Amino acid sequence: MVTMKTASNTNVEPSEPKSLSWGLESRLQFIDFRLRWERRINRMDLTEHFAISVPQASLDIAKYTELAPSNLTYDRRSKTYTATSHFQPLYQRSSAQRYLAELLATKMGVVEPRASFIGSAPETAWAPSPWRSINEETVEAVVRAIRQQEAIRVSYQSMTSLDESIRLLSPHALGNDGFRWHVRAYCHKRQRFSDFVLARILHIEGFEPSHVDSSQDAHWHTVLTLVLAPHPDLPAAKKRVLELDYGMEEGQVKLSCRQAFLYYTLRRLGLHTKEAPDPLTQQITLRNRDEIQPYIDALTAQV
Amino acid sequence: MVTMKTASNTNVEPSEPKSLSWGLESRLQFIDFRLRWERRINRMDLTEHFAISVPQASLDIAKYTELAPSNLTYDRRSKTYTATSHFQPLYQRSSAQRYLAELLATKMGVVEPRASFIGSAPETAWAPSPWRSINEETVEAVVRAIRQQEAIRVSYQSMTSLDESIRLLSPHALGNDGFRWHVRAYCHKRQRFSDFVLARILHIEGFEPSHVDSSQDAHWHTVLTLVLAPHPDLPAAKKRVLELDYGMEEGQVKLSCRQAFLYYTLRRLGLHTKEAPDPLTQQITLRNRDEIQPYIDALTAQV
DNA sequence: CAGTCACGTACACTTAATGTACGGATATTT
DNA sequence: AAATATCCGTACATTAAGTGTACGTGACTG
Repeated sequence: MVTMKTASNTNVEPSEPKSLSWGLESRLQFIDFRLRWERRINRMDLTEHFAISVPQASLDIAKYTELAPSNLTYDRRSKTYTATSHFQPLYQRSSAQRYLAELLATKMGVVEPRASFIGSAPETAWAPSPWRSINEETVEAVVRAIRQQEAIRVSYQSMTSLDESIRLLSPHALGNDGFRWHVRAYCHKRQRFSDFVLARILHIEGFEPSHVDSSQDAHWHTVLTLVLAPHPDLPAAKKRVLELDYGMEEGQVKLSCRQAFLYYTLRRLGLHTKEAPDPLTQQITLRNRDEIQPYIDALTAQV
Repeated sequence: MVTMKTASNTNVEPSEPKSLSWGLESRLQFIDFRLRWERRINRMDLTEHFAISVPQASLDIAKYTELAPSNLTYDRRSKTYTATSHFQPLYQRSSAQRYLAELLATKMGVVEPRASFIGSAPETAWAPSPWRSINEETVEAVVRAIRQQEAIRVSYQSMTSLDESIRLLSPHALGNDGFRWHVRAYCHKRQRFSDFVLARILHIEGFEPSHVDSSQDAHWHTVLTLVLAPHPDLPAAKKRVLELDYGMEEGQVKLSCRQAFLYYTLRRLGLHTKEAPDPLTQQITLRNRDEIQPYIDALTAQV
């Protein structure tokens, strides 16, 4: 949580309600963001990012200084404004979580650099995963079908045969399992709801009217609570580490998960197979597996 | 732009290069985005999101219509502009990849709704993972240390003892393993480079000058190529499915990965343990494991 | 059939931003 | 030591962008 401007603003009530234009607000957020994460800002940063004039950039910085006078000082040596050591961000946009998310998204190429407030960023690594580039037409069709409650006729790569099969789907939701995008839909061929991986939709044949009631999708609407804990045989220090890593409290953490996404969630956590007895390779365990197992079985039974 | 109907608007060449203001450009992108993904836009969408006046919203829509006349029509029944069936997006911002990324980020609460262009979105599921809320102060200190090439003295939760230990770190990069954020740093205590999980940094004690050369971090700068393939014992249809899911070509896909992140990458793919012989639980295999194994061993040897 | 709502457009007006010009402080080059 | 460059601030006239109000239209709603 960013410590929004709280104290420090002693008596701003009467002058506060004056709302700033959307453009100015954006630029102030930009100044705030750059000051926090790059510790510096100058007029050129503003003129380059927003294509405003130099005098306007001066005014924007002056405006920001008015709002948060103790957040920045002008450093004549480096010819930039520098964040002070007691800098306090003004906007949610400058939160650490948001910064890290934006950092990862730009580094991974999901967001084009100029759409981000990040100027120069530290080197960043991530665990890469194979990723089929998304088919624009497929996503567009699926989103449209969900919104307008239509059915789509698709050619789908089946698991059982090399030939593609034509299916009629009534989609009602999207999902991401950490690797791939899915669509949750009623399959008129098999007459039940299930998940379909977007990348396996080879072609959109067309749209048809649909009268499927998505509230009947039981696996979608059933929400389970997973209880995770460090492996009980680990030494105390390692348990403490895991508690810190995963935000556990009193030795455990709870996760909410739709039954439809139960398998993907467990797989992501390495809990989808019978748990290894070795606490070193299996550091986290599913504490309420007895309770959850029937729901896993219910999923695999129908496939 | 006021629509001054000055006859002879036939020759567009000379008036084309006129660049639009950042605000107008943003609003046009917004119109494009909403039209593509929600198939509709009206003036109220614009006035609510950008706090502009109703006449200005009219002008913006008129401007968009001028740029892409065949993308939208006004539907008097629903009192909104509707995307035509042959709508073609004008901006990168409206790409499917970007839409899905934004959808997930807003649903997961990483991005506040009003910072996104998404108005109403389909229901969306994801594989939840436990997630320690990020400590603002820690991220700020680490980013600062990387940028200014300083060392930080931290109290760190050790793996071997319940007591926290004080360490001096010279960080040079960040990393995300899919669950947690790390910092890559030289540890002056152990006198080598390694990864430190941000959540295990309990407190920042202070900053010190540092003279560590990050180019000496061999595991960071060594980039490996992983070759993934479907399990050879799977039936052909299943192989085809995996090829589609993960964007494989000619039965395999290559991934680039820093040695420092090798273990995390393999864990994410479920390849960190000895591979199970059963092709159903182990659908993907690391084809060049012989080549990669020495690098894995080198990592574990030093711990 | 009146009421509502979203559309468009016109016109006077306000505000936001530009372009140009000038002066001051610091560092770098000559 | 002087000249050059750069980044800052500010001033002022001007242009562009956006507002507020008003009025008219077509289509649905009750």
